[in-house]
Parts: sequence; C-alpha cells; structure tokens
Amino acid sequence: MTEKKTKKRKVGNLLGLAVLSYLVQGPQHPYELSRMLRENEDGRSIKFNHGSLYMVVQQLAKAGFVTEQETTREGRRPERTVYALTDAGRKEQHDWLRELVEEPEHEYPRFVAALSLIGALHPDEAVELLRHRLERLREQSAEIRAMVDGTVAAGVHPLFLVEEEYRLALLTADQAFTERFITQITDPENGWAPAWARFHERQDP
Amino acid sequence: MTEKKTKKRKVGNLLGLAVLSYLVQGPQHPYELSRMLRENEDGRSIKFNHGSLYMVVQQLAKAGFVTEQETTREGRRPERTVYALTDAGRKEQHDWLRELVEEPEHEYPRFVAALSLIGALHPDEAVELLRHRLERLREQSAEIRAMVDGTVAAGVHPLFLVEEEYRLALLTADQAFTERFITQITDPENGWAPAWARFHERQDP
DNA sequence: GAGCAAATAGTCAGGGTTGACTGATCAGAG
DNA sequence: CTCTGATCAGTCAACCCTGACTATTTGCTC
Repeated sequence: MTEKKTKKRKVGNLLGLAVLSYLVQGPQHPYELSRMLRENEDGRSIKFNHGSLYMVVQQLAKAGFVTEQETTREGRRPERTVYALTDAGRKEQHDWLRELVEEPEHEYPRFVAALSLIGALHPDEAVELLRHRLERLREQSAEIRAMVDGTVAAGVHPLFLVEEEYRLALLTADQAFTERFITQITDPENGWAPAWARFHERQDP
Repeated sequence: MTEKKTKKRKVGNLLGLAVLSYLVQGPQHPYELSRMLRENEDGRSIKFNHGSLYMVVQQLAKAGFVTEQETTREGRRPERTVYALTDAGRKEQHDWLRELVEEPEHEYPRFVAALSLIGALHPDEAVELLRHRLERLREQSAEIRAMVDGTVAAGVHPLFLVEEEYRLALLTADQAFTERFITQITDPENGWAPAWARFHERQDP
C-alpha cells in the first residue's frame, strides 16, 4: 500500500497552528503571541495554556517551521526571544488549515461517551440529569447569542465570529436531541422507561 | 473562596470510566476488557488504544477504584491479572457518569479552531474546501444512518445506539451550518466574498 | 506438517501536556 | 514613600498517552 494517510504533523497541538497564523503577520516573541491570543479570545476555540505555548514554540522550532531571530532584553526582565516564520512554516500553516477545513475528523465529545454508558443509570435518574443538562445548554446558547449580537452591533464583521455561530448551531441541535431523548424515555405510550428499568434491575442487583 | 469547582478526578481518561462500567458486571482481566470494548464498538465513542488500557487500569488501581484480585496463567502465556471493583470504584463510576450527563463541558472541536482562523484563506479557496467538507459530512451521515437502521432492524433496542443518534443530530446540524456559511460567502447580493478578499490582500502581500 | 496470519497478553521508551513555580516590574491606594 | 496586586516572561518536574515492540498459541491453507 503506497497510500499516504494524512501523514502525522510534526507538531500536533492546534496551538501551533494559531502561532503559525499569527507569525504570518511578522516575527514575534512568545509572550506577545500569548497576549494576542488572550486578547482575541482565541482561548474559546483553541485550548490554551500559558505554559504550553512555550513548549509548542520550541516544537515548531525543532520542526523547522520557525527560527529564533534575535534575543532582546529590557532592563533586568527575562530575555525575549523573537521567532520568525520560515518558508516551511508558511507552507505548513496553509496546508494544515486547509486540512482542518476540508476533512471532518472523527472526534470524541464527552457526551457521546456518556450516552454510550447511560444504560448503567436508572431511567428516572437519567431523565433528571438530562433535564438539568438541557437547562445548562439553554444558558450557554443565550450567553453566546448575546455576546455575538453585541459584538456584531459594535461593528465587527460576522466572519470573525463564525466559529461562535457554529458553536450555536451545534448547541441548538444538542438541545433538540436532548428534548427528543427525554420524550422517548418518558412517553406514556411507548416510552423506553419500563424496558430500561427492567434491564437496569438485571444488571445491578 | 471555598468553592469546589468539580474537583479533578484522580483518573481523567474516559477509558477509565468504561473500565469501571464493565467491572460492575464482575471482575475481569485487562485483555478481556479490551476484547469487550472492541466487540461492542465502544471505540467509536471513547478513544481506545490497546496500550492505554493497561495504563488506565494501573491508574485506577493506584487511585483505589479497583484491586488486583488474582493472577492466573494458562500454559506459557503471559499472566493475566484479574481486577475487581472496590466500593470507591463503584461510587466513582456512578458519580462520573452522572457528571458527564448533567454538565455540558466546553470542548474544542477541530473545526472550531479552523473557523477561528479561516480568514487567513482566500474566500474562493475556503468555499472550495467547505464544499468538499460538506460531501464528507453527507457520506458520514449516510454510513451511520445505515449502520443504525441495520442494527435496530436486527432487534437491538435503540437505547444502545443513542450515542449514534446524537452523532447524527450533530452531523446534520453541521451540514446545515456549512451550507449556510457557503451561501453567506457566495451570495451575489450581499456575499462576504468581496470584503473578505480585500481583507485577505491586506494581510498577505 | 510447514508456513503464515491472527489472536492472546502485556511492557515500555519517547514525547506531549499540565499546572505550579520563580522573580522582576509597574500602577495605584493609602 | 511603601505596600499590594496585576502584568510581564519564562522554566520545569510530574504526569499522561501513544505507538511500537515482544513472545506465545491457535487456526487455516497449501
């Protein structure tokens, strides 16, 4: 087999892609990148740890996607090392982003794991928890909706909030699913609750 | 502040929850757990690596959720260590599962990261990639739909496939979002493409 | 009855991630 | 003027995960 199977990236952490993307606009030192990431609230879309950033930049350097450019220092503060994008880095940035947009990947949301094991709970308990979840989902939707509307009203182009629209779309679908699931369990005609309860008894003495 | 903040679990890997859940039905050795997980296709819902399983079981043992029960051996095969659930383990299983069902957590799907950086692509390129993505999403939905319908037709209760229904609900919402996004970009009246293209030029010399 | 793939059962080095830690400087309160 | 907390800039040990590796036994084909 000579297939290529989306060969593993040298740096896997998505924070690396964010770093490459910011470096397209010119060389920077890690702390400044960190500040920009916080300012633009990229932490909502990409998991961000202050410590991880330095690790990731090192990894990018080892992989040849960025190079140490200069080391400055102000007063007696720690040195700041400025990194610049290499040609390989520019290529990687483009290629990686293309792949992320193009290929939906199999992921493992925690709720999927929960659903695959939910039979272990008693149906009454499950319904109670699902109702609670529904509330939280509604709260989250409302928060994001308000934030997005506010930001757009302040003049920001919606393109820069499209990831939040996506999140909202998923949250809405999630709510609809959860409502439907509750109904399927509790429906007085053909609800799953009785069969589920019997199954549950057999499992758990 | 005396708040508790959903105190970190001693074992974080969701594979650990799956192990605890299977051990409720009686003591087992890791390899058998591994086999059961594969057989029930839990790997679709919970990331599963053969090697990780042994690590996770060790972690569960260190945390006091399972105990080594006996060590048997057949012929000259490696020993099999049988593990049993402790009371703490039973409690952890229930508590953890409850939390997963009850509290939707902030997650980081890869496509959210992609969307947050998609401005770095030229709009024409983005549209081409999104169309490709849409195709893949449709294929995935069709596959899962067929699999679910087949399994239910074979007599399995839909409760045991509810995680796949959830996945389908999200995939459907994802498709609708992607279609809408493509339209928003390409719409001949008020499409984002022109403004996006100008923004893109300014960024990328 | 030899040869080979698949299944059985598990180990472990290498690399990645987390989160707590250090220590200097700056802005404002009292 | 000095104390406190926030911001600046970065390091590092501990932990976790992945993927590759070993080594036996069973099942199947030729």
